[in-house]
Amino acid sequence: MLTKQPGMAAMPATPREQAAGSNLLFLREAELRLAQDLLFFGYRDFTAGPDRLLAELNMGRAHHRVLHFVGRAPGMTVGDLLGILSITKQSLGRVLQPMIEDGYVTQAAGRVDKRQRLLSLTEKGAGLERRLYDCQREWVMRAYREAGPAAVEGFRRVMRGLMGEDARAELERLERAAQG
Amino acid sequence: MLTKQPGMAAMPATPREQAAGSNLLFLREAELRLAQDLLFFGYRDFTAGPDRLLAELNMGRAHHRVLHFVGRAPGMTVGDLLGILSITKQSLGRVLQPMIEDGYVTQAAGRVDKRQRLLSLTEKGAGLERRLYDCQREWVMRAYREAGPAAVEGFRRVMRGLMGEDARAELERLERAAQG
DNA sequence: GGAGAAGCGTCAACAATGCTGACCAAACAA
DNA sequence: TTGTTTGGTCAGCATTGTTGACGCTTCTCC
Repeated sequence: MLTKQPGMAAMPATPREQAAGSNLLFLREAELRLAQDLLFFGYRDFTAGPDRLLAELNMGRAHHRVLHFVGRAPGMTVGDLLGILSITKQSLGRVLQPMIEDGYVTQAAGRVDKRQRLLSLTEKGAGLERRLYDCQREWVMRAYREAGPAAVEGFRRVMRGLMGEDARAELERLERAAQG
Repeated sequence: MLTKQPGMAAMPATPREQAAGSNLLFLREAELRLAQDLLFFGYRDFTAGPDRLLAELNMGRAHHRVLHFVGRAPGMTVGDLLGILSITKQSLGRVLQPMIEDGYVTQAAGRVDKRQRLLSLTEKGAGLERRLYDCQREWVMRAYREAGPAAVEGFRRVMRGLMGEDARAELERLERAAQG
């Protein structure tokens, strides 16, 4: 249970402390270590609710991603989805095809480009997505309430900063598609 | 590329908009959808740097977690680590044993309880951990600088809120062990 | 001192989700 | 017409999680 062990007390603080040299750098290091911890624990618990729900339906996190993003921008192409998820079409296919067969997602041939398959959620798919969303809504709202509006704004700014260029572009397109 | 597809424009906005009823709820929904997106893209890109580095050494994210947490609280027991990671000992064993054999991590029998194996990083392990840390340091510092100090504080508050009770306790112990 | 519990390791099997490489078909574009 | 793009599929493999079942050493309690 992370009780202090005998071996620890004898050490000259942490190895980091020596390497840091200045107190400023040391503080900065502690800050960043904390960020690593927060992202690990936070992301894990953020996804825990949906994961439990999905497990009952023999689905995984990958299915949730498809439901989320297709629900967010209905009519998107397979290529769009691949771009957003940054995975191969083989990986996507293994998740997407069963979801189409089980009636969670529908495909429609594109009207301007018949090669494209435009993806949307069926009622069944939208229903499941909403249940998963509700899970996370509760959880995130709790965190938002506890932290307050100013913190939420800061959270968003930092998370945006943690995204790469590609993801920022992807997100902008998504937000436009969601209700441009 | 998420260009507006013909099918989309004909739809009565999004299904969400109808379900929402009030404008307030609708705005709240958009906020939470954004949170989902930010966490997905942000976490993915936050881990992308280390992932690339690890791949060259035939390691994965699980190895990074071990390096990170053992480095954070040297002398922790196997049980501690299992508690932090929330995985089974079999899953951990498959990652940890090779890391011990390859000289990244050392085990020492506990002095008060000889059943325990106290884990620490070797110099080799600490070196690799530092390289991985540097990757993320750059990335997080960039995000912190862009967002500003107030945003960083907000980010931390929200991330803490996204953690469950267990994770909060785990984090407290970690912070104490890191330099109590 | 002996019984049971706790901490750790390990074997085997399985599932989810990534990856590469190789092909194929339909539709578009030059 | 020819070449490219979009999407689908098969086969194989790696990582990382899961259960279930044992075994060994050590601690704790009666």
